[in-house]
Amino acid sequence: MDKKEVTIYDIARQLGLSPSTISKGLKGHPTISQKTQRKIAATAESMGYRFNTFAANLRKNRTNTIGLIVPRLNSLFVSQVIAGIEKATNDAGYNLIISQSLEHMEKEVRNVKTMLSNRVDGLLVSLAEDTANFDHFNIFKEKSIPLLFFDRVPFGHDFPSVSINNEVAGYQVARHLIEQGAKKLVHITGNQLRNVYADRCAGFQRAIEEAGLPFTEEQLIISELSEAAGIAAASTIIDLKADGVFVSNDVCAASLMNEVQRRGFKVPGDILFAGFNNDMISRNVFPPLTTVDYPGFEMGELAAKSMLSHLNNQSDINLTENIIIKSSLVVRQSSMRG
Amino acid sequence: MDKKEVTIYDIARQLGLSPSTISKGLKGHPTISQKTQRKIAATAESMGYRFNTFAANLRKNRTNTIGLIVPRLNSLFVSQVIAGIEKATNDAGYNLIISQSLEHMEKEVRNVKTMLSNRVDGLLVSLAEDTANFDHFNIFKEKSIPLLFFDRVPFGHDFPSVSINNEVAGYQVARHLIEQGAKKLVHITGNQLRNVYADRCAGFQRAIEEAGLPFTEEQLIISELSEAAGIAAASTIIDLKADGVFVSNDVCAASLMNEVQRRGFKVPGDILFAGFNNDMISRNVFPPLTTVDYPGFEMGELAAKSMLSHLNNQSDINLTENIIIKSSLVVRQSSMRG
DNA sequence: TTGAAAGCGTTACCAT
DNA sequence: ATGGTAACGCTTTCAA
Repeated sequence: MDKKEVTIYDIARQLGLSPSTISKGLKGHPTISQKTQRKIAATAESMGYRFNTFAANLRKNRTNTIGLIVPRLNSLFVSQVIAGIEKATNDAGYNLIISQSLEHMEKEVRNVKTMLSNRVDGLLVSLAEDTANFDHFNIFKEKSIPLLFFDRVPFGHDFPSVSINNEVAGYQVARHLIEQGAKKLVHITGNQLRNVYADRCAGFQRAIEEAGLPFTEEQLIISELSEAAGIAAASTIIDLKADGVFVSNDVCAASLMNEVQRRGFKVPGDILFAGFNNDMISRNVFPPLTTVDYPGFEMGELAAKSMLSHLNNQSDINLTENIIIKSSLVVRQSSMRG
Repeated sequence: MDKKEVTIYDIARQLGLSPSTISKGLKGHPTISQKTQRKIAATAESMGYRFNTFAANLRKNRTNTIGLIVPRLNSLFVSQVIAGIEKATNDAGYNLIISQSLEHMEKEVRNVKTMLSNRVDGLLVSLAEDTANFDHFNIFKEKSIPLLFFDRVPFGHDFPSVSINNEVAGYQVARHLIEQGAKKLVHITGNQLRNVYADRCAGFQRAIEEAGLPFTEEQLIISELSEAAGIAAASTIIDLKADGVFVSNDVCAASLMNEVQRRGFKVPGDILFAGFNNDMISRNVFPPLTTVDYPGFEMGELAAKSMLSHLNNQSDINLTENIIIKSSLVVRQSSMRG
């Protein structure tokens, strides 16, 4: 059954033309007459011809493919970023190949290898939670393959990146909670290796200091920021007698807030809450959760466009460009006194 | 800067061996002595050799890659499926390339084309909402490339598939609402082209008939099942004086339930609610939402394993196999009277 | 245990 | 406007 694949040689033979003419004709090359182009297209179709990307890539040494590595696919934020990236890359005629590190450096390293063997023209990365060194990215500089980080970007490296100002965002949240009367603030955050968590945390601490409120280490809880972690954190929050809680993502914030209410505390009456991401759940939990809106789509689009412009201009992406996008505080009932 | 890529020829020259020896050595082929293998690995490493997948694929006419097309990436369900697929494919040494149709047939067709030019060894698909014909999948039969659908599977075609029994699940939900005292049931569903919606809908109707309750068309609302669609449906639900609402996904169910409560109705007091998917939001909305748990991870793993077994045994995947996985009703407060 | 050489399907240059 | 042909980097017989 499995008949052999049709090649441009077969089409050439069929039409009494040469392979190179077929190749050009298929691409709409202007030196091939309209008439032959149509003939070529028609017989290619009827013979069931499929373009062989490998052969072309091998020959051209260029794949028209951009790689994307994200920590996880299952967040609204990530899927918005991907939508933005897809829009930009599709418009430019690039393919996208996506993989997830599942928050582990080990998998991230494997993903990078796969991307390299697939000879992506460029790579977009948002780091795994526990990625502790960046050796697996060195090759990109050596081979001058454009590499750009977004959202979860490495500290202390001069790779180009697109992100929000997490320090400022964290500061704004904490400051808002303080303005609403919170005295004993707690921040639930993730792995401090990642800028998104460390920076928000720094902003949080700056707001507390600035307000002259006391601060001790116990007010910082490092967690997985999962639904389960939120529930698990409830006891600690209650024991600490916290009256303002800033959680570094909405999923964890929502489950924690629910658990605290289940145990008889009032929100926002007894404890103020704020999350991060403006995930769908922040609008649908009760009370609606104050959060930070995070322009995922724009971030993806910008990251991809930046990559594409480097790819097209051959300009050196390592003349580092760090793009910062605006985020905004969304105040809802969970953090409003009076 | 951009020095030329290192090839096995370069390694061969460096070591005074032949390219074929390098090729075999790199793969751990048993006819190459351990000593040479180590030497080869070491110099490959030190010369910065990168394996060229294209050349290999071109030669082998096989890619060790499985394609995956999903409607959207941003649902918990989909990401669980992907995790299951990744586990199975990784274990078997296959690569995965993922794309989303964004619920549109047009994009799905393009995605299929891309997968074909990337010469995937097999393709896993969950259909877009509006895919109305399946011509773009015919080529898989012609070329005997394994194609397997999961979750959103085509009606009236003999492609192999993995899914749950949506009719039974829909029946169970409706039946439960009826047992809890609902008399005027409404079902909010999606495009009836898709089995997941049409079958649940059929089950819903069967339960109503069986209970001898009246049924008219207005009790069926076709919507996008989005957060916004949920809010938009509130007025209709209220006007119809529905006392039991079954929504075909949790996102839409949650936003609708919230909107109805915002307008002063009690849940479950005045109206019973049930969703579908056991999404995170179903547990975190108030009141907790009755739903159907849907084994995404298992579905993905099974789909991938089935695909892999076809790829390895060369067995004809079209000797159709339709796998049905169990789903289960999760009863929560939103549908419990008394 | 290693090597020689053909071939995978395309592209791009140069020639006609 | 079309054709000839080498080259891309790897795998795989078959031979040594």
